[in-house]
Formats: sequence, structure tokens, C-alpha cells
Amino acid sequence: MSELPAKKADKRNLITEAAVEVFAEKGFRQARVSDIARKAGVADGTIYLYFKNKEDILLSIFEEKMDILLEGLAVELDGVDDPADRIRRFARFHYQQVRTNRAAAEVLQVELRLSHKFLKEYRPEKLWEYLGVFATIVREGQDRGHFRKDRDPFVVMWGFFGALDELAMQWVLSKKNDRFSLEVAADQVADIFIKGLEAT
Amino acid sequence: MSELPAKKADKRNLITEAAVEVFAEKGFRQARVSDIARKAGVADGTIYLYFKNKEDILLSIFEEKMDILLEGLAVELDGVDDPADRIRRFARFHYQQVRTNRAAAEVLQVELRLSHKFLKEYRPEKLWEYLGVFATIVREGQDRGHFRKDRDPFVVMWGFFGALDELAMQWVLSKKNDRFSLEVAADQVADIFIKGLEAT
Amino acid sequence: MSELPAKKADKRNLITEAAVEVFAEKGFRQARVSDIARKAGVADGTIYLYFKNKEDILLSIFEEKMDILLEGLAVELDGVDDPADRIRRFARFHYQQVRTNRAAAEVLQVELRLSHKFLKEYRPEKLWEYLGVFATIVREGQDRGHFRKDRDPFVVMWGFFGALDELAMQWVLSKKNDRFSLEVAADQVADIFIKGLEAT
Amino acid sequence: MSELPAKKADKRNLITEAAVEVFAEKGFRQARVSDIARKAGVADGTIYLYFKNKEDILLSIFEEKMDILLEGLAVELDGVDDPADRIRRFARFHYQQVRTNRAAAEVLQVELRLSHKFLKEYRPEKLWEYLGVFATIVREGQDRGHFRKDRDPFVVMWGFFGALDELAMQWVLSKKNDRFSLEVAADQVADIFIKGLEAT
DNA sequence: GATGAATGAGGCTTCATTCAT
DNA sequence: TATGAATGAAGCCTCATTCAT
Repeated sequence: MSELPAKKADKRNLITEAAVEVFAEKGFRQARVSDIARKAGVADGTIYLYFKNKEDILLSIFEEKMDILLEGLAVELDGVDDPADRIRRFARFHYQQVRTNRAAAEVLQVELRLSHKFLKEYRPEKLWEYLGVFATIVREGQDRGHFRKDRDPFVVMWGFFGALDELAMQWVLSKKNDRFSLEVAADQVADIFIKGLEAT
Repeated sequence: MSELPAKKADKRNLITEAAVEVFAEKGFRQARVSDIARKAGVADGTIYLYFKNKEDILLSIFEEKMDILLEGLAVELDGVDDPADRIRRFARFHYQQVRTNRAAAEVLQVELRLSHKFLKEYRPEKLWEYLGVFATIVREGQDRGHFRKDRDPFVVMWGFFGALDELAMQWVLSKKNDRFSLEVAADQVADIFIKGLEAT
Repeated sequence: MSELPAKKADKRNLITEAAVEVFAEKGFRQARVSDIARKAGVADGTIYLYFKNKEDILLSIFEEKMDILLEGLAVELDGVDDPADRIRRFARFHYQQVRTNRAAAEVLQVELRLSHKFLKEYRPEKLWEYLGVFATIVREGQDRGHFRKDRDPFVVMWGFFGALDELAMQWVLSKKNDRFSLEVAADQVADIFIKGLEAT
Repeated sequence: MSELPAKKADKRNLITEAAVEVFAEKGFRQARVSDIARKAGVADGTIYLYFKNKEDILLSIFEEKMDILLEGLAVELDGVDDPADRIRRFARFHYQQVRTNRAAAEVLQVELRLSHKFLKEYRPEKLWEYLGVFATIVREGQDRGHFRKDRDPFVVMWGFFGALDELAMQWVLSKKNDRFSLEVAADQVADIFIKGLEAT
């Protein structure tokens, strides 16, 4: 009885996790639906009971992972008051996730951004929500006199995200990941932006 | 006469320019070789007299555009001595190019990254050369005492490029391009990184 | 039930038989995969569930038909002791098959040789096995004193096969098949080789 | 003046000889017209001043080589009276040519026979003329009482040709040509057919 | 005659998706 | 729900041939 919904969720998760791995390994276009099915231990057709199509799998992964990310971020920032500290926490949290869920990170960063459809049609609301947290930090810092008022929070937000993201991508793409440490990168990026924002 | 080599180069350029537009409009995967041929006003097969295959067109665009970029960057930075000024010039130059060659920028930023992972074999030397100019600016600024020595030029370089790139992409993707000005973005990003680098 | 494997085999046979007809009619190069699919009553893609590619269809036909031929030959020669009689049986059996499975014979004789790849890379083991039966007859005839020992079984084998094959091809190519009778041809070829082999 | 026709013939021969080599090496279908042009040292288009199309090159090679063959055969048989001797001479001459003009032989035997169009539409008159010489030998032998009258010269002719041809093909296909000697094969095939024809 | 750049028809194969069981 | 055999649209590329020079 109560097992059925659980099983259903299980199978959906099974497919999602398999898809993350396959997408990370081969890339979205190269990944075949049957690859995902095989890795998930289900039939090809079964996938279409849980997802509309191949792209829907990718977008679902995005939504689900972003939900987790948003929850975690809220916890991470909870109780931290100083805007500069909040920025440092944001950067560290971001890279913590990249390190912990490397396959998912690879899919999100490499695949999702590269989906032309994603970039041109899909509205990544969850991503904006995530980044919006940063923009809010900036705005509050400005309101409270910590940050210069002549910085456009919107521009700073995309710049900050771009910096984090590019470094994450380079880290992910480098086979050995020893060219630099994510922790160092997080601190340096956070520090640069904090210095760049600070009211003198 | 001397017209023949010119005509030959013309045809290649014709195809390249057509490809830039088609790739920018539809994306690499969605672009059909026959779309490019039609827009260039040549037969499908003619393309294969100048390019090995569809992917070769994309990579050729990358190489050619990066060459132009590298030359232009050298001119832009020529005679500018102060590291902070050089960083400002770099950012402005980058966005000047994005604004002037919007289609090419779109292809470079959106499509080429498609290859990043999938064309695992391709080494974007020209991109590294371009970014290397920035890393050198940082390193020289450190040597001359302008910049803090505890910043990793490599990390700063990728962060700076990511910030510029993300903002360029957002500008390119926003249909009306009036959410923010590229010039403002260039100055703010440059300023943030300069402040973040400056020795106190 | 037990129907499923049968149905699967059926579909493969359906494709094979359709391919035999199409190859015989148009030749391997001219035959389009979609022709075969249409004649078999399946979709183009279905063919690729059973065969690796177009060439694989041709080679599979070869393998399958040769298996049938080898089995039939064993039955035909069973209990026949005299080497000369065995040679006669061999020739008659060969032409029996050509007459009964004209399309298949046409494919085997005309098309298979067409494939340069086939001739230069594919090792037609089954054909050698088939011809090896003849070489063995010759060798045994020599051992038992029926045949001259100065004939090279290998040379005689290829000569015999060439003679049979050329006559079969001429018969197949002649539209009405009334220029000569396969039976007469079989007997004359067999008789010539027997006389040519006999110890005096 | 008289140089022009010579040059013209030269260029045509240049192309023919290049084609023989390319066809022998790659096979007719795999051979590209530009390969032939390159090897002949002419432009692609030039070939079409001398030949109607690619197939015309192949057929021209066939016609030309067969003319040479027919002339040589006449010389070889000149003054040889005994039918059995004439058959021996025929076989030896045939293999002499195969050995001497291996590339041409490969083209004639492998490619020409394999052209579906050739086999089904082209009437190889010259080949029939060549084989007709053999049929005439048989018929004369029968008339003069040397050969059994119950052999069908037509059937024997194709059988003899098939035997010779198959052995030649095996010799041509075997890389090192040391599995058997063409001379031995010629004698054995001739001897077998002579024995098989002889009136007792 | 000679060139060779340009043409463009043509086909094998893949793989996301469906649907009868 | 689950299956997986079947579908069939879609597109890159080759290369024989042409024709303006």
C-alpha cells in the first residue's frame, strides 16, 4: 500500500541518478536513452512513464538539484549577518556542492548551460532564485553602508556567478583536479568581490 | 589574375560568415550544413572543398576569430603601462568585440563550450593565449608591487574571464540588450578585480 | 509463449529473404536498404535490429545459405563410395541448388564476388569447407588408386569449382535458361574431371 | 603536326594505364576518378575528353586488353595443328598474360566480372571471340575424330574458361602467389580437359 | 585541348519515442 | 505499471560529372 508511492519515487530516482551519471560521462547529446535505462535497470519505455522526453530528464535533474541547493544555501547562510561573511559562505557552499556532487555539478555546469534550448527557451527560475540570494546580499550590504552604492547588484551578481562557475568548470574539466584547490578559489573569488564592493 | 586567390579566399569567407550566422541563430547541432550552404550561396558539396566537416567549420571560426581578437588586443594594450589600466582596457576591448561581432560572440561563447567537453581532444590554445595576456598583467602587477602577491594569477584569470563571459552571455541572450550596458559592466568588473587585487 | 522466439526468427528470415530477392534483382550496390525494408514489410530501422549494416545482410545470407548447402551436400554424398560417383553427385547437387534457389544462387555467385572487401578481407570459410569436400574426394581417390597421383587436389578443386561456377553464372544470366541444361552441364563437367583424374 | 595525334593517343594511354593500376589497387567502386587523374598527371576534367564516364574507362580497358589478347593468341596458336596441343597452348598463353600483366588481369577478372551492369547489360563480344577460339578448337577436334562427339563445345568452353579463370583469380588474390604455380595449373587444367575430351 | 572549382543528388544509419502486449 | 521491439524522420558527406575560363 504505502509501498507503492515509495517504489514509484524509487524508480524515478533510479532513473534520475542513472541519467546524472550518463550525462556527466557522455554529455547530453551523446547519451542515449537506452544507456540511462540500462544503468537504471529499467526498460527504455519505462523512462517515458516518469519523464516526458530526454530533455525533460535533464531539466528535472536541474530542478531537483537546485531545490537541494536552495535548501542547503538557506541553512548555510542562516545566522550569518555580515554581508562580507555571507558572500564568503556563499562561495564556499557552492564549491562544497561541486566537490560533493561532482557528476551532478558536471551536468549542471557543462550540459545545462550548453543546451541551446535551455539557454534560449527555458527560464531557469531556480537558478535566478539561487543567484537572487547573492543579489540580495549585495543590496543589503549597500543599504547598510557596507558596500558602495555605485555597484549594480545585477551586474555584480552575474559577474560573481560567472567567476565561480568558470572556475568550477575548469576544476571539473581538469582530470586530476590538482591544478588548484576549490577552497582557495572560493576564498579568492569571494575576497576579490568583497574588496571590490567595499565602501571605503 | 590576382583575382583568383582573392576569389578563393572570398568563397571561404562567404561560407565562414554564413556559418557564423547560422550557428548563432540555431546552434551548432541544429544548424544543417545545407542551411549554411544556402546562406552562403554555394552548393552543399562546395563547403567540403574548404572544410573537412561540419565541426571543422566551427573550429575554423574559433581559430580565425581568436586570431583577430589577439591582434586587436595587442593593439589595444600597446603603450598602456599601468596594470590597472591594462585590466580596464582588456575588459572594454572584450566587450567592444562582443558588441561589434555579436553573432561571432554568440557562437564563441555558447557553441564552443559545447565542444569543451565533447571535443575533449581539441585544445583551445588561442583562448589560453588570450587569457594568458590577462594572467601576465596580474603577474607583472604583482612583481611591480601594485597587486597583492597572495592572489593566484591562474585563479584570478579564470574568475575574471568567467565574470566577463557570463555577463556577455547574459547580454547576448537578452533580446533587447537594454537590461544593462556592456560598457558599465566592463568598468564594474574591471574595477572589482582591480580593487580585489590592489596591494593596500 | 514459444511463439515469441519464433516470431523473432521469422522477422529476421523475412528480411533475409527480401534481401535475397532485392540483391538478386538490383545488385548489392544498387539495392537500397529501404527497398529491402519495404519488401520485407518492416521499417528501415528494424533491419538494424537484426543486422549490423547492409554488408552484414549480404554476409549473413552467404553464411546461412552455405550452412544449408553444406548440410545438403553431406546428405547427398552419404553412402556413396566410389570417388567418381561422388564427383558426379557433387556436381548434380550443386546445380540442383542453383536451380531451386535461383535468386540465392545469383546473389552468391554474382554479388558476393562484387564485394572487393569480401574478396580481399572476408575469409569465406564456409566456401572453403564446401570445396574442401571436393578436394577430399580427390585425395581419397588418389589414395585408393582410382586417381592419378600427379594431380594437385588444390588445383583440381579450384578448377572444378570455377568450371561449375562459370556455367552456373552463364545459366543464371541467360534469361530463358534454355541455351543449355544444367543437368547436361553437370554431367559433362563431372565426366571431364573424372576422365582427367583417372589413373590409366 | 603528326605529333598531335601521337600526343592525343599518349594522353589517352596515360589515363588508361593509370586507371588499370588504380582499379587493380582499389577496385572499381572504390577508385575515384580524381585518383586516376592524379596518377595520370592530368586534370579530372581531362578524362572526360577521352572517356564518356568512369565505366567507359573500365570497358575501354577491357576492349583494348582483349584486342591485345586476341592478337597474341592468334600468334601463339599459329602453326600448331594438333587440337590437344592447341588447348595446351591456349591455357599457357592465358596464364602468361595473367603473369605478365598482373594489374590488367586483376581488373579484368575481379572488377569486370563483378560489374553488375557489365554482367547484365554489356555484351562482352571480345570475350566471346576469345573463348570462341577455344570452342572452335573443340569443334575441329571433334570433326577430325580426336575428341568425343558427345561433348557440347559450348559447355566445355565455359567450363574450361571458368576453371582457368578461377585459378587465375586465386593466384591473383593470394598475396605471395606461391601457393601454386600458374604453369602447373595451366598444364593440369589443359590436361584434364584434353583427357576429358579425347575419343577412346 | 586542358583545367579544376563547383555542383548536388543520393543513401546509410541512428536513436528518441511509441504502443501492443 | 512495465516492457522492448518496432518505428521512421532526419542529415552529413561523397564523388562522378560539368562548364566557365
